[in-house]
Amino acid sequence: MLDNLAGKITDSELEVMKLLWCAKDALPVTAIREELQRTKGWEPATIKTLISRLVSKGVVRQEKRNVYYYSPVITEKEYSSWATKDLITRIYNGKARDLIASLVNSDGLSQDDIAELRELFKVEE
Amino acid sequence: MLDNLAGKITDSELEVMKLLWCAKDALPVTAIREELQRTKGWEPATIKTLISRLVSKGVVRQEKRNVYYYSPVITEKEYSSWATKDLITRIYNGKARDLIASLVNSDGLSQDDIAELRELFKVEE
DNA sequence: ATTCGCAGGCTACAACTGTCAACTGTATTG
DNA sequence: CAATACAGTTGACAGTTGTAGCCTGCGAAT
Repeated sequence: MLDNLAGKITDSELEVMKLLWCAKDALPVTAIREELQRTKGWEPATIKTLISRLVSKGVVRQEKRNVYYYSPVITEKEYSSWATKDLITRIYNGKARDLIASLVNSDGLSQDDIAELRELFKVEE
Repeated sequence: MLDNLAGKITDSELEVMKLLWCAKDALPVTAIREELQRTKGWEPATIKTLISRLVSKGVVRQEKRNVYYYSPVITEKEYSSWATKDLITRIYNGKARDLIASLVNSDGLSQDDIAELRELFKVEE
């Protein structure tokens, strides 16, 4: 269900998704515009384009009220786990453990991270 | 040193890089072409374009012999660790452990993987 | 009711990507 | 030496991405 959709979210579009993911309910353009104009310095037109593209791609749903309200079709977790899997496929020959190994031996993780992960693996199973 | 370069390697270009990374020495176009024509079904022209672009981007070096020989400027490890860091920045708000947590709770890892990782963390430090 | 602001839809446009063809010069081969 | 083959260079062309303007109609404010 994600294979066709999520792969297509670009960097700029992702900023819009992040905002929608934060919001608990659907948002009108006004709200999206205000936030992204401030944080990203984008023109209203740019923001409208990004939203339209996300709707075309099927990852954002629009709900007609007085004005359209937008909400994400896929969750942030779905997306990030898809993106991670995609990285593993493309770069680590499908081997997830190679990704982690790479993180471990390249300053990708702080000591804190490592400690926390050790916990994580202890709890698991 | 990577920030400027590596980010720009596209999917198609990556296939060329993978080949160069596998080879122990620099390769002439002939060798690259043979392999990618067979495995990817690309036309010679396509392959030549990809190589040129990689050279322009500075991630592949050409060495003049009778004919140019090509070799990677960045190592596979450098690239993959950059790409991973990039993913973490863009999607996991810079928190590496969130990436791993996501992998752990989403079928990203097989039981084998988990076992192996547990080993990895035991050995570390 | 007239005006004003803006949501939505359409258009634009340069840079980047995925694919590839045509030309040009040099090296190999008969 | 003439013909062939192909590396290297340049151009091409459609689709995607980043960024943004214009126009039209509706709803809010005067």
